[in-house]
Amino acid sequence: MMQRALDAADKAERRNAILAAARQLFLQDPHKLPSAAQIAEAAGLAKGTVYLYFRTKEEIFVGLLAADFRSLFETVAEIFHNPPAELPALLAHFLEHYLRYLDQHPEFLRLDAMAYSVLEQNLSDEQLRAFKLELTQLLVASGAAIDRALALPEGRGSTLLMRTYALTRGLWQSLDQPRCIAAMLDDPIFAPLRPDFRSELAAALREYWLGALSIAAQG
Amino acid sequence: MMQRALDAADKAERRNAILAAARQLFLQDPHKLPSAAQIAEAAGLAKGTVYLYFRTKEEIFVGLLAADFRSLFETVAEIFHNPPAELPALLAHFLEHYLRYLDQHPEFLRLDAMAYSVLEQNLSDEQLRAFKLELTQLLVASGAAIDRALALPEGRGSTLLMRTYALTRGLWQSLDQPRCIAAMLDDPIFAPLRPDFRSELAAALREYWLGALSIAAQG
Amino acid sequence: MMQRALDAADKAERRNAILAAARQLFLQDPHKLPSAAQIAEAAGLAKGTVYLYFRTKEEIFVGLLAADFRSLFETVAEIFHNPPAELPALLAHFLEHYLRYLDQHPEFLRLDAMAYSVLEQNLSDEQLRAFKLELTQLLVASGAAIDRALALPEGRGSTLLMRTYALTRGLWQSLDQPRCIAAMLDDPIFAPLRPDFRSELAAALREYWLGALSIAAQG
Amino acid sequence: MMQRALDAADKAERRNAILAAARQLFLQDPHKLPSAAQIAEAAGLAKGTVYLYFRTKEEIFVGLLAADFRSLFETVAEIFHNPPAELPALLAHFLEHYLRYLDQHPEFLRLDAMAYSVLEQNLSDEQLRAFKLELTQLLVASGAAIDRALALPEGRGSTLLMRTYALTRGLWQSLDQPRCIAAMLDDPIFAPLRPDFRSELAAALREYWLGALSIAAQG
DNA sequence: TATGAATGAGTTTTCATTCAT
DNA sequence: AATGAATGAAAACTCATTCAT
Repeated sequence: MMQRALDAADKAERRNAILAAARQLFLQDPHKLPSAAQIAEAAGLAKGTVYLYFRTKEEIFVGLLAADFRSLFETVAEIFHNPPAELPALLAHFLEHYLRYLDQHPEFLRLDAMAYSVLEQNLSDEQLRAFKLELTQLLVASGAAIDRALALPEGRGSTLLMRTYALTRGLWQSLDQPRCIAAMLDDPIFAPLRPDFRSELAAALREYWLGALSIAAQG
Repeated sequence: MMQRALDAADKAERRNAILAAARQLFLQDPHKLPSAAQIAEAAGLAKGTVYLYFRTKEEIFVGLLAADFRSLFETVAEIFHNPPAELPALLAHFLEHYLRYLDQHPEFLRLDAMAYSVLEQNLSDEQLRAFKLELTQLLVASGAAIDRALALPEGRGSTLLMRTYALTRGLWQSLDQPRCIAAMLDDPIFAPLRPDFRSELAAALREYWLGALSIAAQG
Repeated sequence: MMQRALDAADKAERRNAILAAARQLFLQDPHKLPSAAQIAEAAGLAKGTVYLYFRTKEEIFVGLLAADFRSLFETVAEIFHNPPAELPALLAHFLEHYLRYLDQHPEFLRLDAMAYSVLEQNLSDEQLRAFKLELTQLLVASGAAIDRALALPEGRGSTLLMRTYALTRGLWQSLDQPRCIAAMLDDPIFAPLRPDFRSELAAALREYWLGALSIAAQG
Repeated sequence: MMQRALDAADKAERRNAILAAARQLFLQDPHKLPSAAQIAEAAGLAKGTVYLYFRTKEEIFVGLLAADFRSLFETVAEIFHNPPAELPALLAHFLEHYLRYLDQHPEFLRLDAMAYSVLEQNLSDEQLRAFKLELTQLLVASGAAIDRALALPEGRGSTLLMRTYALTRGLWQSLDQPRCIAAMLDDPIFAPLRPDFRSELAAALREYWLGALSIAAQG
C-alpha cells in the first residue's frame, strides 16, 4: 500500500501526482484522455484512490487545463510587468516569453484542443461554471496588467489577450499534424502545412498586434 | 426495406442523406458525435446500410467537415473574384460574405472544434491524408485567388487565409458557451465572455487584416 | 455467432431463453440476482445481446416474477373453475393444486422474497407501475372467479387470495433455511423451524380459510 | 477524535449509536441498506471505528433486526401476561398492542423484508446460526406464554405466533407501495392495493385466529 | 443492396474492508 | 481505541461494427 497522505500538504502532493500521471499519459496519445485505470497505475495508486482526489475523470482533465491556464496568465502578467517601451521590442519580449511558455507546457494546447468535446461531458454545471469563471477572472486580471503597461483603455487588454489566444489555439489546431501526416510533410504538396508552429505563430501575432495597436493609436 | 440505390446518382443521394442526418443530429447536441444508430434512424436506413456508404462513423464526420471546408473555400474564392479596390471596402466585403457563410453553416465551427479529438481516433492513415491533402489544396487555390486579387506575392494569400481561419476557430471556441454558462451570461462577472461571436470576430479580423496588409505594404 | 432470431416467434423464444438462464442461475444461489454477464453466458449469448431483450438487469427479474405470477393466478382460476361443493373437499382441492404449483416453480417464492429490495432499484416508474398493475388485475380476475365459485360478495375473493398469498410468502421466508442452518435442523433446539414448508403452509391455510369463510358465513 | 470508549458501558453505548444511525438512515430509503460510510458519518464516527464494533455491514443489519425481534417477542409475552378471558376481547387486546408495536417500530417490517436477500450475503455461518437460534428461542418462549394463557397444548402458541407473523410480513410486502405507486393509489385500477396496512392486517389476523382457535377447540 | 440481430471490448465508478498512523 | 487514506474487486451498460439472411 502506498504511503498515506495525512496532512494537507501530502494530499496536495498526491493530487499533483495524479495530475502529473494524467499529463504524461495524455502527452503519449494526445487525442484522447487516458482512462482512470491507466492514470491510477501510472501514479502508482489503486483505481479507487484516484476517486478520493477527483470526483470524475473529467475533473482531472479540467484540473490540468486550469493549472495550465493559471500559469499562462501568470506568465502574461509577468511579461507586462516591466515591458520595453518601444513597440517592436515589446512584441519581441512578449513573443519570447509567450512562446517559451508554450514550449514548456507541451500538453497545454493539446488539452485545450480537446476541451470543447470534453467540457460538457461529465462535469456538473457547478464545476463547469467554476472553471469558466476562473478563466474569466484570470483573463481580466492579466488584461488589466496590459492596460496599465500600455496605457490602454480599460478592458482593451483582455480583448487583446483573448484574440491572441484565439490565434494561438487556432493555428495550433491547423499545424499540429497527426503522426501519419507529420511523416509526409516533406512532400511539397503539404508545403502550406509545413511551417513550424512557433515561427508561424510569431509571425501571425506580430501582424495581429501591429494592426490592433495601430487601430488603438488611431482611435 | 428502403428502395435500392442501384446507380451512382442514387448512391450519392443516399450518401448525402446520411450526411444530412448526421449534421442535423450533431446540431442538436454539438459536443458529441451522434451514434451510428441514431444517424441510421434519422436517415431512415438500417444501421448496417450506413456502413455500406461509410467505413467508420468518423468517416461520416470527416465527410461532413470536408464538405463544409469545400464550400467555405469556394465562398472565399468568390469573395475575391471581383473585390472592391479600396481596403476598407474590401474588408467589409470579405467580412460580410465570410460571416454569412458561417451563419449559414452552423455546424461548421462546432464540427471543427471536435476534429482534433476525432481525427486520429478511428480513421485510416490514408483517409486522414486524403482529408488533409484536400484541405491543403483548397487553401492553396483560394490563397492564389487572393494573391491575384490583391497583387500579393505568391503564397501570401494562403497564409492570410490560414491565420484568418485560426482566429475564427479560436474565437469560436472561446465564445461558444455551454448551455449552463449561456444561462448565466448576464451576470457581470462573465462580461468578458459576453461579446457575441459575430461582432467579436469582425473586430478581430479587421485588426488582423489591417496589420497583415500594412506589413505586406511595408515589405 | 448465435443463430439469429428474425421473426417475432424466434425473438420470444430468445427472450425466454434469457429468462430461463436467469431462473436457473438464480436457483443456484437464490439470495442474489445473477450478474448480466453470467446470464448471458448461461444463455449462450453475448453480454450485449441480453440488452437487446431487456433494458436493465432488473427488468429480467421482474419479467421472471411476472411470468410466475401470471401462471400462479391462472392456476388459481382453474382451481376454482369446477370446485368441489363441500368446504373440506374444496380446501383439499385448492391446497393440492396450489402446493403443486409452488413445487413446480421453485424459483417463485425465492424471487418474490427479493422483490422488495430489488423493485425500486433500477426500474423506471413506468415499468414498476406496469408490473404492479398487472398483478392487481390478475388478482382481481382470479378473485372474481372465486367469488363466483363460492358465491361470495364481490371483491371478497381477491381479499382471500391476497391474504392466502401473504401467509404463503411469510411462511416461506420463515422456513426457507440458509444452507448452514438447513444442515443443523436435526438439532432439537431448532425444532420450531423444522416443519417442512408444505405441510406447515397447508395447516396454516386450512386455519385461515376456515376462519375466513366462517366469518363470511356469519356476515 | 471521538472520546474513547474504555469501559463496557461506553462500548455498548457506542454500539447502540451505530445501530441508531443505521436505523435512521435506513428509514430514509428503506429499499437498501445505507453504506458503511453513511452510517459512520451519521453516528459521528470514522469509518474504521464502525468496524471495531461490527465485523461486517450486514452484522449491523442483523443486530438491528434482532433487537426488533427481541422487543417484539417481549411485547407479545406481555400481551399474554394478563389477557382478557373472552376470545373477542382477547383478540382486540392482542391486535391493539401488536399493531402499536409495529407502528412504533417503522423500520421493523422493512428490515425484515430485506432479510432474505441479505442474510446469506456476508455473514459467517456462526453469526447466522446465532441469529436464527435466538429467534427460535424467543419464539418458543413467547409461544409458551400463549400456551399458558390460553391453555393450549405445548408448542401450539409458537405455531400461532409464527403464522401470525407470516401473515403480517406477507401483507406488509403486498401493501407497502413504492413511492411512484403510492402517488397513483387513488386511481380505481389500484383499488385492491389500497387498503391501509393496519386495518387489512387486523382483519386478516382476526380471520386467522378465529379459524385457528376454532380448530384448536375442535381438536 | 438492405437489414437489424449479435457481438464483446472497453470504461467508470462504488463501496466494504483494511491497516498505517 | 479511533482515524480515514488506500485498496481493488465487482458489474452494468454502451455502441461501433459485423455478417447471416
